[in-house]
Amino acid sequence: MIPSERRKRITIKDVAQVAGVSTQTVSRVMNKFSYVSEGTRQRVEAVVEQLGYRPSTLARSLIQQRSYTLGIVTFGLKYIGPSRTLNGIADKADELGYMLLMKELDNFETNSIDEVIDSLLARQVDGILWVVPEIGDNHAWLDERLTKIPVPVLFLAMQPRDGISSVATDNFQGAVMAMEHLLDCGRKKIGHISGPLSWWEADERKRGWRETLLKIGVDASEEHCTEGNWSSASGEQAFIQLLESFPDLDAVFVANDQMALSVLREAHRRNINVPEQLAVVGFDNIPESAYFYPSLTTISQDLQLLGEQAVQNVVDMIQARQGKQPIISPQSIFIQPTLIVRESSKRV
Amino acid sequence: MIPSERRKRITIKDVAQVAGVSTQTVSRVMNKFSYVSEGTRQRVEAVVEQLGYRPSTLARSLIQQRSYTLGIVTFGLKYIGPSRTLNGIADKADELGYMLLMKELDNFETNSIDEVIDSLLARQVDGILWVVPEIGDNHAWLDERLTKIPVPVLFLAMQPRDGISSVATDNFQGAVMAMEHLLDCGRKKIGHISGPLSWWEADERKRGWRETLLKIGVDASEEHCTEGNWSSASGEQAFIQLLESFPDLDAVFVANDQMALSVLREAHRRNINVPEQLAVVGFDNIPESAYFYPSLTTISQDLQLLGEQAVQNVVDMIQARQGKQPIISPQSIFIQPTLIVRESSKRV
DNA sequence: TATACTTATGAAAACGCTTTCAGAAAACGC
DNA sequence: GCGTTTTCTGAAAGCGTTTTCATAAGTATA
Repeated sequence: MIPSERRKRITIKDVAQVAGVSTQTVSRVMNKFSYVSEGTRQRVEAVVEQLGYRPSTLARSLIQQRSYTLGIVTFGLKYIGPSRTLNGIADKADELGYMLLMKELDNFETNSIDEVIDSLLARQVDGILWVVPEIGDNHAWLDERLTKIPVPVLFLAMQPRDGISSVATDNFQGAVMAMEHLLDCGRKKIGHISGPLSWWEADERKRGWRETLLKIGVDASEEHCTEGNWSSASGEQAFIQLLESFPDLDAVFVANDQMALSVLREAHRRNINVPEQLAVVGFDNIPESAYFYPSLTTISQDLQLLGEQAVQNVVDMIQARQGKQPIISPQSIFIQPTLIVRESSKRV
Repeated sequence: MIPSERRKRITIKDVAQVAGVSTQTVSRVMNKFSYVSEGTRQRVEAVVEQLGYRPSTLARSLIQQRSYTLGIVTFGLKYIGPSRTLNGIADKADELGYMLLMKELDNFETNSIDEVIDSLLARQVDGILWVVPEIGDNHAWLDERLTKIPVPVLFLAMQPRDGISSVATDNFQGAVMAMEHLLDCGRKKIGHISGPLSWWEADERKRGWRETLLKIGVDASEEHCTEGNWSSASGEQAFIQLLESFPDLDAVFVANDQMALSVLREAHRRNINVPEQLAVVGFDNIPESAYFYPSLTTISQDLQLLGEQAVQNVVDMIQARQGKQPIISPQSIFIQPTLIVRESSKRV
């Protein structure tokens, strides 16, 4: 098969000419809601069909100054979070008639961020979704740059800030749920394996662990917590270290399922019985976690919903700015996770 | 913070006026490689900086008839495959200066496919990447529709077809590698748990299982294979069923790691020792598989590379069509997977 | 000195659409 | 019958660029 030759694009003029009307009339037919006589409409529609005419969204975007496109900035698509969130974003965007213009960040330097935003703006995106985990001060740029962006921007998985719109899972509350469940199971000596603490989400989960313990009068010693980097490999190391610094622990709350998997495995190797001797709770509810051995109790965060909510919000903001709705003031939304109880934390 | 008001876009005219030159001169400065005197260049650049001027890619795309944007059509972002491939696509696209316009398919009806393609074309994408697994005859549309698409289209994870460009993992070869490894381990009674056989990839993996057995003179009975749907849950069912129809098997090749996980777990439950009594090999090499208990031997497919290769190829095709290179004839590329040996298949 | 490039700049057209603006025809009120 | 509104259609301008085309000066060639 020879690649089809570059045919000239069929334009509104072609349709107008064949149908014997002006281009404006064709435009009216395509966009409905305007005075066109029934006869003309049918004639034009027939020609459109016959010629296979499809209006150029590009040209329309140029004149209307809006593109029905959302800019999506991601980081770490290889992590479970961004990738599952994207699924929700894609679904909702489709439902609302928006396309997605994607750009993956490869570092957090300010000029790289400027470049990404500029390239999105150059294509007239109507709004931007920032799907980048908050790590260290990688969101610091927004203090001075954000006001200069002429379209709505919404941040995902970011610590709530006054006057800035964001949507995030309530990691703190999730951790509290995990901890209260362990306490309910009669555990008292609860260790924690955290994610990298430069991540806001990891820090929140750890805070949930600490504050729940403090609430019942137990001191959350730093000895009782080790830090991983989300990977199973790091989870193994963190657990081994934890066993040394906190030998008589009877439960461990692990900041994600992948690291929890290593805990289960290492415990098995050392003949530590789960859940009898050691209860384990993870975070994320990855599909496999129900089939770990033993199956893993975990906190489920609805990333699909997170993505959908984010799109809905940013689209609301866009419409508001078009002046069709009253203006919306920025707000931070928390999505509540849920506890999934499985074998790894059965009550003793 | 009050949302910044909709400032008027700074255009090339503004720059031209302030710098006291014509718009074409500004255009020349922005695009380099044209006669502009040093003095003028510097003056214009200063104004560009001062005004914060950024050219509208939209307008440029309109006149140049190309957008430096790739259309990405996906299906099942929630599956590991498409999502990891996307990572490679994003990286390479960035490297080559392309943006990604994404659209997720929610069904395979022809008019839904037409709509997706039209919406991509309406935005002047320079090429299309079809990141949709081949299931049943969901690629049947391309026979009559493909020639009508005026830009290069490249298919991922599709059965090679004459005259159509595609990039895929060599699933058959991967399966053969898994099987030969099991034979090397001294196993003879090897069962198979397949993915849904309407998927081309699942079918290929099964074919690798069957043909390897035939090659050594063993009949690959249908009794020795059960079918799952990629999920861990289905893997459990499939394994239980397999144990009934093929009770004395000594090895099982499972079509993906998630189902293999269930096999490990169920075997453990039944006190079937892995790998002593039963060797298990998976497919995909998901990050967790190294931390299953026992760790899982598996076939690693480099989806990152797959995505990168796909982008490179489609960009080559685009450039060729721009007439800058000799025309490229369509080709199907197979990416070779690799065997990762771990505990679940140790030699007895 | 005349002829040809090379360098530097601007005027105007074009990309494919939507948006006023304006005019004509038909329908309506009195 | 005349003014007013409603319905229908087209001319022309404009969105923000790039692309010919044209012109003018400077520089090298003969």
